Amino acid sequence: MKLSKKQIFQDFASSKGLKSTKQRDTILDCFLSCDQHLSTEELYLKIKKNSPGIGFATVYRTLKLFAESGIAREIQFGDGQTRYEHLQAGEHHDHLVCKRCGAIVEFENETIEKLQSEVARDHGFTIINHKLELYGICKNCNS
Amino acid sequence: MKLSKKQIFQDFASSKGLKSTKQRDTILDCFLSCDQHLSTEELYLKIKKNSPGIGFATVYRTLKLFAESGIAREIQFGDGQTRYEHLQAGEHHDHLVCKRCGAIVEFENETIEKLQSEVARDHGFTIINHKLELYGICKNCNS
DNA sequence: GTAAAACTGAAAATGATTATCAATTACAGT
DNA sequence: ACTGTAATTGATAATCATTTTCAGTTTTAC
Repeated sequence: MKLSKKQIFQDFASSKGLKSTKQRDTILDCFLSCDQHLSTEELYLKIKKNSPGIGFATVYRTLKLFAESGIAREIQFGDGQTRYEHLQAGEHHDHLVCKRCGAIVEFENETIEKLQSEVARDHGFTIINHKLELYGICKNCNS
Repeated sequence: MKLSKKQIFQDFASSKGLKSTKQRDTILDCFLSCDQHLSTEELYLKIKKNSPGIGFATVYRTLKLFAESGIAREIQFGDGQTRYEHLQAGEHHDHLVCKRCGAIVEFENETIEKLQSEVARDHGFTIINHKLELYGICKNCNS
């Protein structure tokens, strides 16, 4: 059976000797209930609405922990802000990014992944992870 | 016949009404004679050695112009610095990045590019460009 | 309950990049 | 060659996202 992200993070936290705090719970809940691809600032503003006491440094720190624990991944789309997306262990997906409206669409393509492995092998690389982003204009903006 | 990058930039400059200056020539020469994937700061330091008068703001500005003219492309490998690589019109390549030693290997794979176009088409996207980076451990670091 | 260690928020610090501005320079038209 | 205008420059200040610092607070193991 699959562990919930909450569970995974709690396991990670206790294995690292991290303490459980109200703030981290709040941030985790908000992160999990929010859309994908939120920037730190966007998440911070959302959290502020319900829990005005939480400082932005805490949000920054906590998101880094999420990434470390494996339930989230840092992504950058070149707009100068770091975004975090939910990450299910073993899952992977790539992105289509609309340059006009900023829409982000996720996709998976096994064949591409396979070809990537081949390329890496040909060059003697052991792949740890990869990043594939296609930038263009989305359906809505095109019509 | 293929235009040189110098030529391309000069055409771009005159079409935009940009003036030709000593500093830009210096920066262009240094950029063209340097390795790929230099960060703005690295290039700035190299230029400083021979032409101490040039300010870093000018290097930043000029590299942006190179990117605009099409002879260079901005890339980011997640270390917080923007890098610039040489770009031959019509050419494209992707990267293998060693997480241990930072080595960067370029590769091209037409099949992957084709599959990317398919993915984009399936989602109604018109692709403008893309970014593909494979992160891992290189041959040297592995052995 | 207590002490040690982790955590927090606010503010200051950082690092990369961009904007400002007065002085300089390039260049089209004379 | 001269001149006016507009682009360019270097230095500095400003900005933006992110990190660090630090004093006070909270958790948690004992």
